[in-house]
Amino acid sequence: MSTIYEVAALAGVSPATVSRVFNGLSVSSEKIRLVRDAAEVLKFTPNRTARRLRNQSSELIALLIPDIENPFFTALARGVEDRAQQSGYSVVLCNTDDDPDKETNYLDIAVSENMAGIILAPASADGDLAHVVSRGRPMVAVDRSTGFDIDAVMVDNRAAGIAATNALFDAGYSRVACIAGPVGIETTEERSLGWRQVVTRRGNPAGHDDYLQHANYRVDGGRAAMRTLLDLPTPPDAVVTTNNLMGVGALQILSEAGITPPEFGVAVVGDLPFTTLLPDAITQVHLPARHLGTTAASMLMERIAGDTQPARTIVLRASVTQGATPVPTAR
Amino acid sequence: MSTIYEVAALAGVSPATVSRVFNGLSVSSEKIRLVRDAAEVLKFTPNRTARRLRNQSSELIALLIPDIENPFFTALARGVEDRAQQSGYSVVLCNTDDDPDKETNYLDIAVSENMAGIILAPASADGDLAHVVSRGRPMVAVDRSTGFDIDAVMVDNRAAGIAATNALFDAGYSRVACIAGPVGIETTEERSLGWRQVVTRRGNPAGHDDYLQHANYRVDGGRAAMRTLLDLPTPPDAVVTTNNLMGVGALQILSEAGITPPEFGVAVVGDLPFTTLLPDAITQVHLPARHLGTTAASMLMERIAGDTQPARTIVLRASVTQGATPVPTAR
DNA sequence: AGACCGTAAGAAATCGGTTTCGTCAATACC
DNA sequence: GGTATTGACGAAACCGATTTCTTACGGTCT
Repeated sequence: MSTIYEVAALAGVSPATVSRVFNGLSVSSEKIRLVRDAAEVLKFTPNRTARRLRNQSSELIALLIPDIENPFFTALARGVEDRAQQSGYSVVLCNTDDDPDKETNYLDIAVSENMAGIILAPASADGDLAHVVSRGRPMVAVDRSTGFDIDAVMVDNRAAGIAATNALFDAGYSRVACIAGPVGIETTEERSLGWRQVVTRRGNPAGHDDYLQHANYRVDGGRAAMRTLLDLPTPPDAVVTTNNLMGVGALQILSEAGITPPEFGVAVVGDLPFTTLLPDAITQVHLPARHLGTTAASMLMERIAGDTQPARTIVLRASVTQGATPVPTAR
Repeated sequence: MSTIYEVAALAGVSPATVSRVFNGLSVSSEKIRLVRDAAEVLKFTPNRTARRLRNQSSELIALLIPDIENPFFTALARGVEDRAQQSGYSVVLCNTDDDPDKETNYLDIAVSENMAGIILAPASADGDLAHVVSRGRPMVAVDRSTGFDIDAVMVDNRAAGIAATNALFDAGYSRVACIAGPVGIETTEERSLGWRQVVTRRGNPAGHDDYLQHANYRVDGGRAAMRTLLDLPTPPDAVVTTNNLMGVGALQILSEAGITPPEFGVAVVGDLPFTTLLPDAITQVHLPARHLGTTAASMLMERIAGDTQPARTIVLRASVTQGATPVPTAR
């Protein structure tokens, strides 16, 4: 682990000059050569920790996501990484598990590690961001909003819920249920509001409050909710799930019950990852996960570069792939 | 961003004493109280960068994986994270895209960031690890081996390939093909060797070298290979895929061709993520991805703690879920 | 009482870069 | 030719914690 002092000694110059060479400041070509040669010999790599202590900032950005095993968030992470890499930044990925304590812990780390900026998919709406914001660290919220006045990139979740529900009615289904996530989570809540809006207008039969099921937003949650729906006295003939994993769970239950999608309508808000069978029969509202990531990263890069305009919120739209779903003649 | 000096001034003690309080060294209870109060008032958090520069090490470990969008690796990452968290370490996730240059870049960063250790799923067998190893940084290879004498955690890939192939023959299939990954990748290569071993013993018809297809190991690779297999003059009646994503691709093509699994045997080395339909008809050789992660992390923690025994290699076994797959009577 | 010991705590060195400040020499301008 | 200006570059301060070295003090042992 050679240091700048050793390089300086070998090259016969001062440490300051070595530093200048590596930062492209004005140095005579003569000494540049000497320093480069010495650095080559010693396999010198500048110590980022020391540099960071002095500069009070690093080329690292933190990305906090609730669930690293959800393909939506990995696609988002991919987007962030691609964009960050372009600007010479590396991404540190942290898994918060939707646990506010873990989130706070990672935020503290990001700040005390002097990271250049933070992209956060907030675990809850009332996380403790005051700490970070007051430190003036650039931060961008993604996917979910915060109670703070910071940059944000969102999806129009209401519209996504509306689109999914409309697609099912358009295909001819008439009793459209909804599997929504837990009550506290903004994204799935907005999407289920979209569902409700369409359903009251386009005519689910009245009195079916039980068509809205709340579940945890993982595969097992989708399974449980779908089971409940099928067991209702008057089961629905179609369902909207407000995220990808619950969609997987719902489809699993349908399959196990011997029901195949055109027979029962399924619309998923989010992309069904790695589907193996019959994807065409399903309506998907594609969320621009990767684009969400690149956009958030771009905003963050601007802030890091010193942009001080007031906080912006960018809203991206989802796009629909209508299931090629003729409703069965005998309903 | 208050510093230890400000805390010291407010508490009326020296910076050294503040440091001692925060590190649990002997200080009178009187001053401990003074310091804690002052720290409380100033919302003091020790600057990790400074601490790290001094200590030459941090509580951060780097995890380098080839593909963050592959559920196998995210499960592995989850395992690493869980174990690391227990010991108070945080995990930095880096995506190498199987690109040796990116890998080298991230390794350099890990070293010059003074990270405590590295867990690496190597992009290629001949990556440039000399750099890191010579620096004496603790490092553990996972999933794939390196040419270097370092700790490693692997799966018995040969046995996994054998198990998958045997399962298909046991179920009554007689022409078992194999979709393998690219030639350079150790894991899928070993698995396809397992396939070959069984096939030559249990009797694929001779002369079917074209039953072994190489493809990129992503979904589209599996799709392409499966198409090729179906178009053969004498197509196979079953297939082994040597990883999860190619399995997804193969199943997609079968589905699009109107062929459903019990009719055509499918065994996948790896877990099919988020399957929606008919999972029971498929043989899966479950790879202990998460366990791989926790094991690697445990080994790394031991090394970080100062363990200097010779390098070990731990080999984990895969477990089979035999597809409930009666071979169709009319073959 | 005097030598000895252990503990608490401050002063200062240290980690490895970056940056300011000042020096010196070379070029520019009148 | 003499003064102003510019540019290269070394010395030293600095970022914020940790740790060694020292000093001072209270108590113990002979």
